[in-house]
Amino acid sequence: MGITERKEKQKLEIRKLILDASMKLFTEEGFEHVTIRKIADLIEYSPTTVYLYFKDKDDIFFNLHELGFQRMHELNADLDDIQNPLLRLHKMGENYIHFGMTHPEFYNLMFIQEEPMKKLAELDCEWDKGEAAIGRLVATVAECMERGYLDKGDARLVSLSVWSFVHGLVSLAIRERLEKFVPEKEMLLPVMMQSLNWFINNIDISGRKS
Amino acid sequence: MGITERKEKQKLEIRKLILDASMKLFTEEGFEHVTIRKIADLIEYSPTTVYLYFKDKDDIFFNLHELGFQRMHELNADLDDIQNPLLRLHKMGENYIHFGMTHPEFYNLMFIQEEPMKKLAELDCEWDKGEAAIGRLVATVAECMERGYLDKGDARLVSLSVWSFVHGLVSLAIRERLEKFVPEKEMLLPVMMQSLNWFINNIDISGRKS
DNA sequence: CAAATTTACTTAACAATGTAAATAATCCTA
DNA sequence: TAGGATTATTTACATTGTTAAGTAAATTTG
Repeated sequence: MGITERKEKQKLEIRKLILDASMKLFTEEGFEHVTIRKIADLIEYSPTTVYLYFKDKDDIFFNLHELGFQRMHELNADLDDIQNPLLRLHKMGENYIHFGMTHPEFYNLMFIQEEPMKKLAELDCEWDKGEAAIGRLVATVAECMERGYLDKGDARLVSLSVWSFVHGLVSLAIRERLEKFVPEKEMLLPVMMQSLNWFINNIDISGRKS
Repeated sequence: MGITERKEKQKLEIRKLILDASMKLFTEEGFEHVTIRKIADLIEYSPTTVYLYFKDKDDIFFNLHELGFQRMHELNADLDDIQNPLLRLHKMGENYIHFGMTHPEFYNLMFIQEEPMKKLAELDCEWDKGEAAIGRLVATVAECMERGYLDKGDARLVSLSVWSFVHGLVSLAIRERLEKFVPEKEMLLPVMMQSLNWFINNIDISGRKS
């Protein structure tokens, strides 16, 4: 049916309009400044129209959350070129930190805010994006173990640890908890990268004897 | 003057009443369920009375935030007994994780939520509690370096790294991001402790040759 | 001790928020 | 073109933080 098909398309277009407006507010003014009324203003519809396309506000945020994972994935395209798994792990960490520091609002939604996870549980859906990212991390860590860069052991446990480390850095940084450690803002990213260096060097066993 | 003195005391008592009520709501129902009106209900005053004792809602949260650091500090009393600095570092991590997992709302306020930090900047005050905690961490790390447990280097950078690691674990856990890694809730704390073990073992150079 | 003033508190109100129900406009089909 | 379905808007409500104005009691002052 050509007509219902076109309708579907229109519906999707307005959905996209809403998401775009939300994202604009979201990235420019931050999480808590995204209101239904502001979104409605931007797309030039009445506030309640938004509810014809999304169940509620959290539903919108959940979609942005997904979009964030897509963005992050795109930024990781350069990883495939790196043969050495430890170097790749290092680069993954760098990319992760870089993404978090340049897209703090997205990072917030993806890894800090509670709302999207509630939606995820409520929708009981798959969340393939996140799981895929985890999968890539675990695979790289496993490869590091096989090739003698990391102590052999539970690759999932080590992956969790690596993730925790970089997440700790980023989330402390964007929530302004590192001011005592790093008073100058422009030093933040360099210091974080140094910290990552230290971490990778410490877990790397490839240069050790006995 | 006995009268103004008594008045001061009363004023402080009501402040405490407000803080206690806030804390009750806060720990029992969580951050976003603390409203001025609910606080007022609990202490049986009108909502606006709260504003006679605190500048605004964030001011209340800031005071709870401080209280959290005090609590955490009290829970660290057992650290002084530990002579071995690496063991002490390990125990610090364990305590940190334990505190976060048993007082998620406090942890949220102390290390995740943005509001208290805004207040801190606005009040431009000292935040001795937090700084003292950092100081203890750095001192322990430095001692680990001196005694040959950790690679010699920038103790502050390593401290930042250690903190980031445990903060990453706790904040991912309490924001429900570890469900893919650790599906069973009761396994969460054990796995986190395992992760900490792995971390400490990896940074410990005391057993290595060359 | 009476008048004036300060203090402690409440009532009323405002503006912003998410969201639901009722209503209107538009569109498609018979 | 009439009528039902879809899409949008208007109204409305409850909740939020917060301010301004009002009031009664306590305290100070003459």
